[in-house]
Amino acid sequence: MSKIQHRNLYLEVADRVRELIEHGELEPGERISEKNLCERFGVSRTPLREALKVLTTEGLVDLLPNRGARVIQLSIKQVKDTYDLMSALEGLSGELACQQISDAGIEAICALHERMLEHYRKRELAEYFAVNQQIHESILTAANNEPLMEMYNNLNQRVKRVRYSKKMTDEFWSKAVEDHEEMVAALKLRDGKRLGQILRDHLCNKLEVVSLAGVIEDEALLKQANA
Amino acid sequence: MSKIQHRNLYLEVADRVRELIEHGELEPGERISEKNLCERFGVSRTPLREALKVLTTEGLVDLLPNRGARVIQLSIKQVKDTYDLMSALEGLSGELACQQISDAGIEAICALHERMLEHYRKRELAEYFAVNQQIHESILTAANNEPLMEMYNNLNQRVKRVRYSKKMTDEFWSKAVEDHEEMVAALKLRDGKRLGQILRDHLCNKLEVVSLAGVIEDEALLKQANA
DNA sequence: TTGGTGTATTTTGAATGCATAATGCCCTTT
DNA sequence: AAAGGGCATTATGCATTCAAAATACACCAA
Repeated sequence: MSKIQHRNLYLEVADRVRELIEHGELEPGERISEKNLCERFGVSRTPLREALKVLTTEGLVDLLPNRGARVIQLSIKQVKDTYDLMSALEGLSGELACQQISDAGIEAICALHERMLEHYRKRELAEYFAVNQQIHESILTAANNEPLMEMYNNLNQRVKRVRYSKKMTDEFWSKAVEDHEEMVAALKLRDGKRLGQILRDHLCNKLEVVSLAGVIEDEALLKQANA
Repeated sequence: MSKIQHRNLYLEVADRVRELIEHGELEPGERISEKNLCERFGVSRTPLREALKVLTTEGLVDLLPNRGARVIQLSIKQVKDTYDLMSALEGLSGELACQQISDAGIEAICALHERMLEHYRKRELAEYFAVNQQIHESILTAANNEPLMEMYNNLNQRVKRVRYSKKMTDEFWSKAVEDHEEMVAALKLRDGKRLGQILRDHLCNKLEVVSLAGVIEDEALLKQANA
C-alpha cells in the first residue's frame, strides 16, 4: 500500500510550469504572465507566485522585482559552463558507481549498451538517445549520492531545451559510441578513476557545445527578426 | 554609480533565515514557527512562506505538507555525499582556473598561500582557516563559471554548520598544508589536470568526514537526551 | 491508570484585497 | 513627425482573510 501523498499546490504548479518550459510552450526570454497562468491552472496567484520563486531558485526562471518573471535564456557561455559542470558531475558519478554498483547492475548497463549499439547500427536516433540517457541515468543512480543526483537533474533541466535541438553528425556519433565502449569496459573492471575520466571527457558534454553555438545564435537571430 | 536595487521582501527574509541557521540560532531538526519568525522580522506570512519555499529548494529547510518547516538535519551519509560532490566541484574549478587565470591572479593566490603558511607556523587556526577559504574562493572565482560557483556555495551553505565545528589534528593539518604546496605548484605551471586531481583528493574534503561522524553523532545523542 | 474518542485550539494552505510600482496611451509641444 | 509629460490601466508585492488540516487537551470507558 502506497503512502497517501498530498502535495501542496505550489509544487504541482511548479511541475506544470517546468513542463511548459521544457516543451517550449513558454519560450526562453518570454514574459510569464501571472494572471494568464493562474487562469490556465485554475489557481490563485499565491501558489503560482510561490512556484515561480521555486523555479527562480532552480535557475529556470528569472524574476525581476516589480517587473514579472521570464523564462531563463542562457547565453552560449552559460550553456558551455553548465556542460562543463555536468561533465564533472558525470565523472564523479562514474567513480562512485564503480565503488557501489552490484554485478547485476553492471550487467543491466551492459544490456542497455548492447541495445544502444543496435540502435546505432540501425541509425535510429531517437531510440539511441533514449537508451543513451538511460545508461547515464543508471550510472548516476548507481553512484547513490542524493545531492549529486539532485544537482545533475537541475542542471539538465536548464539545458534540456537546447539539448534536444541538437544535430548529430556521423563523425560525432561514432565517437560517442566509442566512448561508450570504453565506459562499459571500465565499468566491468570497476575502474572508477578511468570511468570517471572517460565521463568527464565524454564528447556528449564537449563536442555538443560547438554545434550548440549555432542553435542558440540562430534562435537569438530569429527572435530579433520577429521583434 | 551603483544601480538602485530594491530587493523583494522574501529575499531579505530568506537571507535572515539563512543567517539564523548558519549561526545556529535555529538548530538542525528544529521546527520553524511561521508566527514566531513573522513577528521577529515584522513581516506578514506571505513573504516568510515564500522565503521558506526558496530555502527548501536550496536544501536548507525541510517543508512537510501541513506540518510546517524544519531546519534540515543531514545524516552522516548525506554529509559525506555532499563532501564528495564538493570535491568534484573543486576539482573542476582547479582545471578551469588554470585555463583562465591571469598571471596577477596566480601571484595573488601565491601571496595568500604564503600568509596561510605563516598562520600555520604560528598555529593560528582561525586565521589559517580564513585564508585557506580565501584561496579556495579565489580558485573558484578564477574558474569563471557561474553555475559552478552557485552550486558550490549552495552545498557549502548546507554543511557550514558541521564544517565549523570540526577539530584539527596535527597530522591532518600538516597534510593539508602539503596539499596546498602541491596546489600552488600546479597552479604556477597552469597544470589544470594536476590541480584538478589534487583538489579532488584534497583531504579537506576527505579526511574531514571521518572526524565529522563523531560530531554529528554527538549532536544527535545530545538531542535525544534533551528530548 | 490507560486507551481511545470527540471537541477546542493552533497552524498551515490558498484566495482575496489593497497599496504601489510599472506600463501603455493619448495629448501636448516644438 | 518626434519627443516628452501626464493620466489611465495593468501587474506586482504584501497583508489579510477564510478554509482545512493537524495538534492539544479534556473527557469517558474499560
